Formats: sequence, structure tokens, C-alpha cells
Amino acid sequence: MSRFAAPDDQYDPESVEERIFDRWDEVDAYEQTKERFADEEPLFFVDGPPYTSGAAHMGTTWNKTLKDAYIRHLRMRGHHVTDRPGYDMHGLPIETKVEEKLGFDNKKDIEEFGMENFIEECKTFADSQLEGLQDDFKSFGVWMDWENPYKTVTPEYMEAAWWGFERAHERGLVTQGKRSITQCPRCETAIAKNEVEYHTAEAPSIYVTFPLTDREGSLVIWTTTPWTIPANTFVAVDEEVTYAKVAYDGDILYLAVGVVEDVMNRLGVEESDYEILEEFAGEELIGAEYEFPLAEQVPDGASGEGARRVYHADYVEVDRTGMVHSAPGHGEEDFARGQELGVEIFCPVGSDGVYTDAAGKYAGTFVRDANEEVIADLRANGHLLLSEPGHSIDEGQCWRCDTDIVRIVTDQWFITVTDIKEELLDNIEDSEWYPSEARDGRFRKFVENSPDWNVSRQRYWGIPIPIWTPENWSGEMDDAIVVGTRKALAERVEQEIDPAEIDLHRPTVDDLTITENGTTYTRVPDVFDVWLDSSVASWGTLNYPERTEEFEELWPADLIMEAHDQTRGWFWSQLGMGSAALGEIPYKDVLMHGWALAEDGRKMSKSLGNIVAPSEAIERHGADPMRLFLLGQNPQGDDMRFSWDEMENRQRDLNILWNVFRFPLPYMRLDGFDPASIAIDDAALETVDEWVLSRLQSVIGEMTGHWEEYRQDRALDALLEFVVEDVSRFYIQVVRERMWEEADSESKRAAYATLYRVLVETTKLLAPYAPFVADDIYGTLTGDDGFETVHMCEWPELDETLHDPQLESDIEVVEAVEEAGSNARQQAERKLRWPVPRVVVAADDDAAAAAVDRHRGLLRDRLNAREIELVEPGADWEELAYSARADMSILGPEFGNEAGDVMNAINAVSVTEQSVEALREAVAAELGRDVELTEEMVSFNTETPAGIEGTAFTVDGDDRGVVYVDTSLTEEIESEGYAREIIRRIQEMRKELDLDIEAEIRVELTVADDRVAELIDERRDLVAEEVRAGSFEEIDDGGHRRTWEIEGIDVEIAIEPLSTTAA
RNA sequence: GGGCCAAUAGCUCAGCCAGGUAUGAGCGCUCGGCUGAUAACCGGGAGGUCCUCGGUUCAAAUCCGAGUUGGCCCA
Repeated sequence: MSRFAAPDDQYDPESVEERIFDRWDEVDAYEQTKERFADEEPLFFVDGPPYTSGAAHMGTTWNKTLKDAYIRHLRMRGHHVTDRPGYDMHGLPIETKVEEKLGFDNKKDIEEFGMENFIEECKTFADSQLEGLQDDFKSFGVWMDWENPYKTVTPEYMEAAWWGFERAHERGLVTQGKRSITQCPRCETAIAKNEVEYHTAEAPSIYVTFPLTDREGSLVIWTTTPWTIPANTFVAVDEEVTYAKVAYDGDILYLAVGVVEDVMNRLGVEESDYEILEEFAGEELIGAEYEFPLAEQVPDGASGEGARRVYHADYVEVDRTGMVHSAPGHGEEDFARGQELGVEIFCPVGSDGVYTDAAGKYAGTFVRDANEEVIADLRANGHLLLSEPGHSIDEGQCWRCDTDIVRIVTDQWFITVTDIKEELLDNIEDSEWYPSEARDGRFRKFVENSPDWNVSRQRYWGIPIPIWTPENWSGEMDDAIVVGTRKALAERVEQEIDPAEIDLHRPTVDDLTITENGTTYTRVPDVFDVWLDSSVASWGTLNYPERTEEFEELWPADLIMEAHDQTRGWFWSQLGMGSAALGEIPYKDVLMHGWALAEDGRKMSKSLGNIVAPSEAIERHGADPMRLFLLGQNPQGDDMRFSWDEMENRQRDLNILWNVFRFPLPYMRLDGFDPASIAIDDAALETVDEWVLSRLQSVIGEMTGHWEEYRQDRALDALLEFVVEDVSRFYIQVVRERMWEEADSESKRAAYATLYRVLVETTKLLAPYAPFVADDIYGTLTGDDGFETVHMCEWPELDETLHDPQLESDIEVVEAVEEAGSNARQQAERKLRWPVPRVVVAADDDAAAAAVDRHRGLLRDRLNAREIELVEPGADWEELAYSARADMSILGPEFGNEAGDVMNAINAVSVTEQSVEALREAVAAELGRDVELTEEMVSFNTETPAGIEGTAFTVDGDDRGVVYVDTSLTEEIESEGYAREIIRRIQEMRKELDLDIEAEIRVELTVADDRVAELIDERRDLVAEEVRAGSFEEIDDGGHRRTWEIEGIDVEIAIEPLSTTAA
């Protein structure tokens, strides 16, 4: 592409993208850019790995766009930035997708299909999803190391997880234990609690009596899960609550006193049919023994020390019956209390939700299917007090397969982060969060309340847990083996394996055994919770422990950025794992952004039908406008509201930049402008040039500060305001005439040099936001003199020699005066094309006066005024008069009968300064005698002379003075005005003929008014010069002919190019 | 049910932490101007119960409390 080549007439994002993608390919732009900054100070950024089970949505797109922008910016600032993208590829979501695809219902199907085959399917699926994501990210210009992403499924990455886990084990933070977990009976694995989704479901609601054995009567409990009664181990009461002994239907019932009436109502019992015999504290029930109501059906139920007794528990509420059937083998609270009490943890349910033999007659039945049978048996045993239909509860279900979950107690593996909670809280302090409240509020609170980390899953597609245990293991970790590396694995296992070749997935590792000191160890069958995978990303991304060099140089991460949901996700898991394995938080700076919401302010979701695909946004507005929209959002915590309108606005902003860039090119090309030939410091800069260059410096300074504060959105605002307000709306307008000059001049070259500098610097400042259009403009401007891509440039630095804050504030005043002046013109209905003899600026303060004084010439041009007059602050413009208006509420009491005369006099006179003294003199003259006037009696109004309009001007909201425009007409002004009207129309006709800028024409003019014709004739030279007219003469045959109406006068104009007659 | 965050013009958002007239900004709308950047550009105008209610204060969009709606996280 040749330098200053004519670009598209209009900004077309799609063609820019195509062109730039090609160019990047052609010159290896990404590789070259990395190479260029390779020796700079390292900056370790870690990519939070997206999960590979779907396409990129707007949130992922926002996230990756932010990452790309910061990486680009930090490179330009002189950093060698780590930019390895990552992908989270293990886990249950992928397994269930593959199961769906293969039509599987449960684990048995997988076992039949073969674990190895199944894992191969999972890998293929994850890989294909990864490809899709990579393509998405590339499509909006993200530059990361796509050739070499880290994947959580590679042996070296899995080894990073093993290593971290081994370190945690060495610190004594790994244990096996029973826990009450949320289990998906279909997936047959624990589901993290945050992965449980709730929906409303109908459930039984039953009141059951538990007969006491050491005293008369029965306890009454209420439950919605009859299927947990076979596991009943104790009944909980609140020792401080008052209970009642109730005589009813020949039996004795124990209930909290506060619910007796409610229960009796439910039973439909009249008040006369029951009696409260006694009231007593719950304390008195503690230790009471009862008879298990399903003793017949479940003969081998919970037994042993302490079982089937009454205990206190904090979770008891005076609700329903005030007593709680407790099954430590199921519920989480029951489990915790059961452990405290030291009772048996009895769970007669398998991982598939089916009763085991321990459940007696229910063995082999799926728990929820047993509800009816349990109820029937309770009734038959005489223990069912009441069963109410139509009860609804919030039932949890598996987020992947929608199966209702069950709570069971199983053996799980834990990293006991609660043992190092203080350390975790201390380590938080070593990280800086943006916004800072996120760290000290939400994150700290979450860490304070976090339980031990259950890292085991009873599944296939994950990193196998590297623990080997002997047969009849004691449960002591000292008696187990934890393997941390492939090398250690190869050394210790009996089988012959090659550490460089081995795939650490199941089932390969399942068959490996270790025999040491005569004991044979086998691997536990579990895999890691997928959250553990990404928790080691800070070293996994560096291939540690396989490679150590980068880890030692770079770790911990300098920067990570993710959305706020990661507070309890990746921000947390990394803190936990980093602290457990290395005693440190693995990241320094955290930029926590929000979620991408839909246009209606709700989250984007399939069910609401409000999803916007990034590809659609790119198609409609282009990648750069989309990025500009995303990067224009506050990245610190707030959710973003998607908006097509705003994206369109961003496209418009870029279009303005495009026009600014396009404007000088034809002139530069025509004049053979060579930027290298003229240094800004030597150029014959005019005030506006100096001003726009100074503004550029201010913008550079401002933007740099915002970027450092992680507010790239504010930096973008500053840049776009500069481009739109300062460059497009002011500088270009002022500089146009200089560019049109035909002859070479210092002034023109200074304008070229200025605009060139401004545009090139702008492309650098824009590069992190809109990498395509910035590069396109940069390339066109710099040609072979620049880098092959703008992204190799350094971030501009504020050049003090070009920075002139005084000038900037001066021009603010000039702009304000211009704006007010053009407002005044509009009120006087005098077009800008018509000169005015003078503009009078009455300045309120010295700074404004000085600014106007310094820039009279500029104001003359901008306001098309022959003269700028300045009225200094404190002075009154002598042509201005002030009238006063009397306030009769004060005059009345003061002057009594004479008040009317005084008022008339006050209203009649006008004065040249706004003072009571001046008014008094004038009134005295009018009235023929002196009267005492005070400030309160009158208010002043300004009276502008005829033909003059005044408008106040303000800077940043402060009044700085008034601009008066004198619109009186002279022949000389009319002459120019009409000439300009003619010029404008001829220019339009030139364009209609699509003439070259330099093409000479012949012009024929017929004006229907003799006086006007003469006025125009006086300015024939001006017209000729402006429209490149070689001659004024009649055009006989054809030509381009139109009749216009100018100020009510018909004017016929015909033009034809000179060359056609020559030909 | 609990914790955290948000709510300001038709739309997207500044302002709020350190209370002092909402000159609010851009877009949109509308009226006008400009016319070799021209599918561009400039000026004027209209448009607000600052989510609601209560409190603190001389003064509240801003501080405090309660509520409503939406978001995230957790039950």
C-alpha cells in the first residue's frame, strides 16, 4: 500500500479487518511485536482458562478483550508480557455433554463403552470446543500465543496439579474424611454446592411419632424426606425452648409448646379434645431414649453408643413440631452434630441413590421411590401421626443433568484450608484489587467462611488424584503415598513406564501399583474436582515443575483479570492452592470486572431469549467498534449493559477519526509531503498547531494515568473527546484553508507536520482498543518509515516542550467565545458566510480578556468578523445601555404619592453603567429633581443597540463574559456575502460534475437583480480564485446549468470545464 | 432466607467516597447553519419526582435506615 494512498470513502470495519488480518499474516505482526519487546522487563500475566464446553459469549468476549487491551498496552509501555492463553478442559460438564451425545444414562453405560474410549471422546470434544473458542477470540483481534495455549489435559499441566497437591500433602493439609455431600445419583459423584440449582418440587410432608422407652408418650417430628428415616440416629431439640406434654387421643405427645395449636389444627382436633398436661424446658428431654419407628423394616439401622436418643442442636427451630429427626448419614447439619456427639454415621444409601443392604427391606430401591413405602410402613407401625399432601419445597438438582440430588455421607478427599485460614487471610493482603472493596469486602468474607476444600470427584474425565493407599488402609496420611511428578511416578511404580510418554489420565494410572517394604499400594479411584485444575494455573502455565527457569523468574503472577463470580471461583481456588503449596498468594494485581447483561438489564440467557452473540455484533458493527464499546465500560466490578445503540456510536466515533485521517491525505500526496523532512520543533507552527499538539500531550498524560489506575474506559473517553472535539471539530476546521493553499508554504507544511504527528500518535493511543483501524491508519501514514504494525510502537510519552497548559485554557475561552458568537449570529439570523463588521467581547475576568486579546486573529477567522473589540473586565462597553425596572413594593412605602412619578422616570431612562448613582442622575434629569434611590428599588436590564445581539459565554460552567455581534450591513459586506453564496453554489456544481480539485472552469452568471449583480461583480476575483474559474463568459451550448435562489433573488449559474473546449 | 453490587434525561452513562443551584455528557429527537472531510461537520432547543419511603443536616442525587427492581455469590 503506498503512502498516503486514498482510503475508503467511508470507514468500513469489515474491509479494514480483512486488510489488517492479511497484513498481520504477511509480516508476522504478532511474532515481530513479541520479539520487539522480548528483552523488556517481564510482566507475568496469567489467563484465567475459559471452560471448553461452549462458544464465546459476550462476557467471555469482554473478558478477553480487556486482557488483550491490557497486554497490548503493557507491551507498549515496555514490558515483556506473558500471554499464554489457557483452557479448562476437564470435568463433569464435558462428561455429561459426551454422555448426551452417546445416549448414555449412567455410569454403567460408560463402563460398558470402556473408560478409555469414553475419555478419548471427552478429549476430542474438548479439543473441538477449544478450536471454536480460539477462532472466536482471534476474530476480534485478541493477540495471545494461540499456537501454544496451556491445556489442563496435557501431562505437564496435570503434573503441575499433582505437584501442588503433593506440596499441600507435605504440609499436612490433605486428608480423607466422611462428609455430607450433595450427590448427583445419575452422575454418581459429588456436586459442588454452588453447582446445585434449585427448583420448586412437590414433596411429602409427614408428622411421625417416636415412642419414648424410658417414659410415657412419643416425640413428634416433621419431615419432607421420609426416605431419610431409615437412617435416623437421633432426635434434636432446643434445650432452651419450652416443650409441652400433650394428652391426645389416649396417647401422650411431646411438642414445642409454641406449635401445639398448629399441629392440633392440622390434625383437625378441637381444643376440647386435647390437653396440655405439663410444660418444661427442652433440657429435660435430653438423653431420653426412643424406639426407632422403622425397627421392623430396618433391623440393622443406626445403633451403637449414643444412638436413638434426644440431643440438643442449634439447628432446631420452633416450627412444625420443634423437634428434628436427625440422620448424620445424610444432612450436612445432622452430620456435623453427629460427629460432635460421636454417634454412628449411618448411611444406608449408595452413590447411585439406591438403598444398600443396610436399609433392610428397602435395599435395592431408589430413595425417592421409597417415600410412599416408608410412609405406608410408618402408618402400619402406628407411627404416622399425619401426612399432608401438596407440600412444595426448593429441591436441588444437578446443574448438568437436572437430576434431583441426594445428600449422603461418603468418603472424600480434602485440602484442609481451614487449618491455614489465618495464613490465607494474611496472604490476601499481598494482592491489590481493582476495585479495592472487592478484596476487603466480598473476598475476605468468603475466605473467612470457607470450609475445607473437597477436591475429589468419583468420575473419569479429570486429573486422577495421585494418592496410593494400601489394602485396609488405616486412614492415616502417613500410611499413604502421594506422588507429585511423572518422574517420581516412574521411579516408584512397579510397572515399566516412560515419564516422557505417559498419559496421566484414567485408566492408565489406575493400573499402576506401588510396592514398598512389602506393602502394595493402589491408587484411589477418584479424580480431582475441576476447580483444582485451574487453581494451579499460575505455575501450570509455566509448565512447572517440568521447567523451572520461568517459574523462578516470574512467579507469582503480576496480573489477572476475571469477572466477579470468580471471587468464590478462581480468585479463591488460586489463593487456596497457592497458599497450601507455596505459602503465598499466586497473584499481585486483580482486575475484577462485571458481567455482560442484556439490553433489558437482565442476564443474557436462552430462556429469556436475549442473548447477543459476539459474532453478530462483529457482523453488524465490526470488531473494533465492539471492542471500543466493551473497553468503554468501567472494568471495575460494575456489570455492563449491552447496547446496540452505543456500539453504533462507537462506530460513528471511529468514522469521525477515519474522516480526520482521510482529510489531509490528498493534499499531502499532491504536495509530496515527507514527514521525515520536517521536525515539529523546526516547523513554522501557528497557534492552533501549538494548541492541538499541547492538547495531545495533555491527553497522553491523562490516558497514561487512567491506564495505571485500571480505568482504560476513562482513558478512552479522553482520547475520543480529543479526536472528536479538538481535532475534528476545531483543528481541522481551522486548518482547512491552509491545506487548500495551492502554493507551497511554511504554514502549510507546519500544518501537515502537526496533523501527521497528531494522527500517528493517536493511532498508538488507540492501538490497544481498536487494533485493526489503528494499524490501518498507522500503516497508511507511516508507510515504510514506521514499524510494520502500530503494535510495535512504544506508548507515547508526554513531551513537555510541546505542552502549554496556558494555551489550552486560552483556547477554551476562544471556543466559548466562538460558540456564543455563533449563537448570537443565529439569533440575528446572520449566516456565517456573511462577514460581520465587528464582534465585541466583554470579558468578566483578566484571564478571559487576555485569552481573547492573544487570539484576536483566530476569533476573526472563526466568527468571520472584520474586527474583534475587547472590553476589559470592570469596564462597561459604552455603546451598551442599561434600563432599570422599579420595584413598587419598595417604592410605594418610600415615596408615597410620588411613587408613580418616580417609577415612570426610572422605567423611562437608560444609563450607560449599571449603578444606582448613574441612575439617580438620569432620574433627576428626567424628573427635574433629586430622589434618593437604593439598590433594592431597582433591577437592571441590558439594552443592546439595534443590529447587535449579545450572548454570554461560559467555560466549564463559569460565566466569563458576553459576546456581542454587530450584524449591520455595508456594501462591502454584502458584496462578500453574495460572492460567498455564489462560490458555494459553484463548488457544489463542480462536485456534481465530479471535477478534479485543480480543474479550471468557465463560469456564466446571470443575476436577476442589478444591484446584487454589481455587488458580486466587485468580488469577481475572489470568486474566480475560490472556484478556479479561468473566465466569466457566456456558455452557449450546454455546460452544467442551474438556477438558484439566493436571499430571494434568482441566480442562474452555468459552468463547464475549460479542458473540454480545448479538446 | 443471608452477604455484596447497581438504580440519575427516550438510550448508554458521569457526578456520590470528602453534602452546597443537575451549566451534567454523548447518542437520539427537534429547529437552524455549513458545504472540496460532505453518507462528513457546526450551533440552538426541548427533555429529570436523581427507584420509593423515612431519618441526619441550615442544606441530600451524594450520608444513614427500610423497601422495590435487577445482577453476582451463598443458603
